Amino acid sequence: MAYWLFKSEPNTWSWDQQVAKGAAGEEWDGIRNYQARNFMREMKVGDLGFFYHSMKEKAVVGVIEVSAKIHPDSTTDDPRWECVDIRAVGSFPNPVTLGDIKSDPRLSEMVLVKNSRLSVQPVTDDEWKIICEMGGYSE
DNA sequence: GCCAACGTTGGC
DNA sequence: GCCAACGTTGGC
Repeated sequence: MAYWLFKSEPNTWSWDQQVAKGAAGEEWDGIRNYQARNFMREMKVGDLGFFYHSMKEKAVVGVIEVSAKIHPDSTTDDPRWECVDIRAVGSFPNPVTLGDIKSDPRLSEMVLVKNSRLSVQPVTDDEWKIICEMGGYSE
């Protein structure tokens, strides 16, 4: 089981919208970055990921599950761009902010800290556990 | 194939 | 709103 982090600007696609989609899930489309796409190619159905709000909020707000493996991005005809589907699994009782993450030395190696611009990124088992704890979230 | 210019992202 | 960092594009 691998863990991931999906970043979204709430103005474009928010956690509330994701939750409203329910078990049906939604395409994580619009990714136009090779690194991010390559990570999505590695994802398997059932993998879990954090849902992170960038810009104003800057916090991990919930957990999603990969509900469909990589497939063509329906928002473009360009065959280079593919995406997975994800569905909301649960909300964080206490969203974990970027400040929280930065102030914990155990999380200083997170991709979120090192390369804040990457919109889809891997999360290690340890990072996953720590952030779930901080958010008061139990699987 | 290199690198300057440009556009976009996202933290502050 | 500003600006740094990064990725991509395109001219040479």
